[in-house]
Amino acid sequence: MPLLMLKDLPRYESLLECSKWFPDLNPEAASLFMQLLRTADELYEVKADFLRKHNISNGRFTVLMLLTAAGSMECHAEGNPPKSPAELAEMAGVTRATMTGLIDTLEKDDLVRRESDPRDRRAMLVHLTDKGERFTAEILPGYFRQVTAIMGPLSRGEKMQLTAILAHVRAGIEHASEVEVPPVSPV
Amino acid sequence: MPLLMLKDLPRYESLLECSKWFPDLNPEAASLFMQLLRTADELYEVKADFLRKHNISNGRFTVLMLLTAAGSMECHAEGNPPKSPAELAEMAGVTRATMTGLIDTLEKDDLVRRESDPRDRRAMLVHLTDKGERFTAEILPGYFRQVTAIMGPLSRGEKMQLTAILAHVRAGIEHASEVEVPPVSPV
DNA sequence: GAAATATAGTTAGGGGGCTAATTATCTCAC
DNA sequence: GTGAGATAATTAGCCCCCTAACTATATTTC
Repeated sequence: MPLLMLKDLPRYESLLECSKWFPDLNPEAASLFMQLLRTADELYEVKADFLRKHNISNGRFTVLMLLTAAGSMECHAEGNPPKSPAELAEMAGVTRATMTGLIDTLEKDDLVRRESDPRDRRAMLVHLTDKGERFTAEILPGYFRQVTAIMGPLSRGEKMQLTAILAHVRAGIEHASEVEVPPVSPV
Repeated sequence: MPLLMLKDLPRYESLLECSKWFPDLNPEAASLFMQLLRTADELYEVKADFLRKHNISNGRFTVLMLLTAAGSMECHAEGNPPKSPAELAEMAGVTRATMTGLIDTLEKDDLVRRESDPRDRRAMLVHLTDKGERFTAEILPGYFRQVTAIMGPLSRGEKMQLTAILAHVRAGIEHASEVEVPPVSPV
């Protein structure tokens, strides 16, 4: 399910034409909005292809990343410390119920292992198995290479501009929620 | 499900640290990749909030847009011509099976109406009902205002830079698929 | 130290997307 | 015109996420 459910982006002239019927439609803003969503969708599609090739879902891949030093982006020499389902859910930004399901299937595939936490009998600790470590170590470099292949070719200036502009967009987002929209129910 | 399943983006120093363990990880590329996905996710969240307020899903909203002159971005004075499920699926970038489900629920809510196509007895034609036209006309302006509120504040220069950079990113995406990734199955 | 409250994990059920298979109809080559 | 193949829409069944409710355990409060 792409973010932008439109096969082809409308041409600018069409947007301009439409803005005559809908004065609130700003052609430039709408065009940029769609370009941004479309680019993110295409970026994600590369990742999705990668995941399909390795027979793993985005959620399960994220859990493996998070259990790997690389995933939590805290690369230590000490290896891959176990994490609780709650921690993983919090880091991944999914509900605990969802994390239960992800760990279930990863455990079924013998990529992770659940152990009960000796310090809290409600809690569990999720470890990477040897197989999980091997699998992750094998696929991560290819993933990083793809990301590098996509974003690396931007020039130094483009990278800086993009970072600045995205930050600007994100800063404006909270402001946008305040634009009052009188609620109307379709039913 | 957001594109980027990470609550907090890693700091640049963490990425740099990790790149020592994973030489294929380019910290700048990875950071930009994540910023782009995160921005799109936040953009989409504004849209999702809007849709929730109006009790409608993204898919159903897209169908209403496509059936409205504004949706197909072909604003005519002649009103809103009916479209076949196949056309709608093609334009929305979903399968026909999915479109069947979307039309089902829209029809249940009396927002659209199915009629058989007199020229092809296999085919159907989907019309907006009066209620559907009223509903769409009521909510679209608010939607356009939100998009304008988010992307409008960018300066002329930022808009041009963003368009150029996104085009550059998208141009590089097909190339990235060629980065060979030897397939490894997790099972 | 007992009761109220909070927290960890799971289960049950739903939504919305997908693919594959099915049925009906159309179109084309012969 | 008839048989082969294409095409329109639907159905059936899967995946992955969600919310809400539940069980078991910890923690806080009096």
